[in-house]
Amino acid sequence: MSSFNPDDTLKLSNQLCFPLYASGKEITRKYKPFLDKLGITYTQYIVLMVLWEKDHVSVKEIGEKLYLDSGTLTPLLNKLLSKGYISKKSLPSDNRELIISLTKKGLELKKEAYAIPPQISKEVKLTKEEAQELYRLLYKVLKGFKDE
Amino acid sequence: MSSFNPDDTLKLSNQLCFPLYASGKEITRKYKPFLDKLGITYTQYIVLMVLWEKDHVSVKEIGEKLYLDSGTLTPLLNKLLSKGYISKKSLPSDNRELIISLTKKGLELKKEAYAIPPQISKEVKLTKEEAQELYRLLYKVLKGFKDE
DNA sequence: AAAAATTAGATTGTATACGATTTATTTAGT
DNA sequence: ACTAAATAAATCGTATACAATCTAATTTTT
Repeated sequence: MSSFNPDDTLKLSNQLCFPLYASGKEITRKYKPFLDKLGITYTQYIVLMVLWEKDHVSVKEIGEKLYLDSGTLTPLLNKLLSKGYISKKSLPSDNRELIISLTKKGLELKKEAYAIPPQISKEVKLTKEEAQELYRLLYKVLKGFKDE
Repeated sequence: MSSFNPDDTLKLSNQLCFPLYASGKEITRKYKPFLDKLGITYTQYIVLMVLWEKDHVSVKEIGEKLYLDSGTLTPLLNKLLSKGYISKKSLPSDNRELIISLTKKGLELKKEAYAIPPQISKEVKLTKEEAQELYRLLYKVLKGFKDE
């Protein structure tokens, strides 16, 4: 066993942060060729995923689920609006809230999206057990951050 | 056990990709308050980490280690240059290559950076074993992508 | 009820990311 | 040696991210 060297703390290879940052970036890059065919970006795709799972949600709720703020979501939702995938209307009981809903076109896009996740899974070279464990650990990290 | 529902594939909660994307984003956000004190961003920090570990490397080599291309690195290195942390010179034996070196100021910044990783570790609520396993799985994902 | 505090989105400014293209340089093939 | 192919960075265009600030609407306090 070698003795502790303070330099080691700053090695890229000793930090959990870097593989988190890099794998997050790389996996979204893997989606690009598939999403290009649908004409949407990864962030637009996850916003649609939120809506496919539960329609008519506020910008705030989308932001909480995706860890994104209005500075990111406002322009992004405007793009989805101009592409015809969503509609916006303000909530009558609270005019500050903006409710986002899927259009028919937005709902239909879901059918084309089904094929994507299995193809990405194939590229992630983990066993089912490893993928499940990775999933669990990532959510534990996310939950730990949320609790602060 | 319920039978398979194709809708489930598109649930945010069933995709490994989303927690990868989100935790990558959130952990770099955790660094921000610490890096703000040093006047650098997360991406600038990991570039410096590459250099702290091995000085005098080409833009290409930095890019390979960090999964970044010249479109990202060129402007970022110009910022580190104008802040006085690095210097550039082209490789005499191959003038296409640009060699990046730390200045004295860039090297000294390392001393201030030592304190950061342990503070982030504290915020990641994982046991040592979990952190090691997460680390292993993330590198397996990254390696799987690289091999394609 | 009027003022103060809070909240939801929009806006602004800075900094990535990355694909695609371009430019300069070097290497390979003939 | 000469042309073609390949390579390293730079440049350009589009799309996030996010802190900070702003604006409008709603709640809470007094």
